[in-house]
Amino acid sequence: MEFKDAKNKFIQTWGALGSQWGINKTMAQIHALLMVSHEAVSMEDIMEELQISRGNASMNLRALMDWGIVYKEYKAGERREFFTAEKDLDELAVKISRERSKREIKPALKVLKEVSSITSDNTPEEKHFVDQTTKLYDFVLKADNVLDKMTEYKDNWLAKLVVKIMK
Amino acid sequence: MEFKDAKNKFIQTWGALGSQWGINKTMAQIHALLMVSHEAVSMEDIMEELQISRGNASMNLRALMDWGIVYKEYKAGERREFFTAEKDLDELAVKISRERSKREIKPALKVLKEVSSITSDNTPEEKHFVDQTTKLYDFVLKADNVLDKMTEYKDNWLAKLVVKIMK
DNA sequence: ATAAACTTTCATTTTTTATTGAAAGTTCAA
DNA sequence: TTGAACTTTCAATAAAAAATGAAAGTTTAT
Repeated sequence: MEFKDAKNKFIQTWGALGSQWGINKTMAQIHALLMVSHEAVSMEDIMEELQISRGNASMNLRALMDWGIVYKEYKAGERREFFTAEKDLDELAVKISRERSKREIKPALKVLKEVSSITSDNTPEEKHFVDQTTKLYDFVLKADNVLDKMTEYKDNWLAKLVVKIMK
Repeated sequence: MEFKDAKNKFIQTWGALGSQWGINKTMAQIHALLMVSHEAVSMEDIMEELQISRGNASMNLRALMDWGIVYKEYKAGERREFFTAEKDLDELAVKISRERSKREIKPALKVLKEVSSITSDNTPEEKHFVDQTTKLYDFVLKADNVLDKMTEYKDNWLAKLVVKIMK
C-alpha cells in the first residue's frame, strides 16, 4: 500500500470509529490527520486534505481544543495558526475519559440518584424500580471512580493495569 | 417525585446517554424500560409506553436481542411474546464490551495493522506515520485485551478491579 | 389446510445531525 | 486607524440516521 492510501485509510477508519462512539466524523478525522502529521498543520491544509469547508474545520478544531486534545501553535513570522494533536496516547486516553465523565457520566449519575430516591409506595413495581436504579447508580459511580483513578496513574496506567489484572 | 415521572425521567436520560455513545435512542429507551420493569413486557406495551411504531419496536428489540441483552419470554397460554432485559449489571457490562469489541475494535485493529505495515520510504513524514500508527495499534490491542480479561472475571470484576487498582 | 393472531420487513417519510459559505469579527503590521 | 490576512459565527442547506406503517411473513389452534 502507498503511504498516501494508508494515511487516507487511517483517517477514514478513525472517522468511522468516532461516529460509532458518538463523536462526529469530521472531528475524528481532523484528529486522525493531526495525529499522524509530523508537524503542525494549518487550517487551510486541513480543509484541503479532508475536503471540508472553512466553517466546518473551524468548528471542529474548536471542539477538539475544548476537549484538550488539539493545540494551537504559532510559527515565527507566520500570521496563520497551526494545529497539532496530543500524540501521547496515555495522555489522550486520560483527557477523553475526563471529558466524557464530566459531560455525560456525572449528569447521568445526578439523574440516577434523583430517580432512585423517590419515596416508594412499595408496590412491587416501585420497589423494583428503586432497587434497580440504586444498583445502577452504584455501578456507574464505581465505574466512574475507576476511570478517575486510572487517570491518576497518567503515564502508562494501561500497562500497569494489564500487569495487575492478568497476573 | 412521582414514580411515573421518575420512570419517565430515567428512560429519557438513558436514551440520551445512549445517543451520546452511538446507540440509537429508542434502543436505549427500550432497554431502560425493560431494566426497570419487574416483569416481562409485551411489544404492544412497549409501543404504548414509548409512543413508538410497531416497526421501530420490532427492529430495536431485535437489535437488543442480537446484543444479547434482551430476551424473549413466553407465557403459558399467551400467544404473544414478552421481553425482559438482562438485569445483572456485571453481565450487562460484559456483553456490551464483547459486542463493541467484536463490532468496532477488532475491525479497527485490522486496519491499524494494515496501514502501519506500509513499506516506508523513510521520509520523516512516513516514518512518523508508521511510528504513530504502530503505537496506536499496540495501545488499542492492549486496551482490548484488558476488556477481554475483565469479561473473564464475569462476576464482580468491577469490584475486584477497584480493589486492585485503588490499593 | 385455514385463518386468526401476531411479528418482521422495507420503501417512504420524518427527524436529527452535520456542513456549507457568506458575512461579521479579530488581529496585526504599517 | 486602516486594511489585509486571517478566523469565527450562524442561518440555510444537505446528508445521515431513525421512524413509520402497510404489506408480507410466520406461527398456532382448530
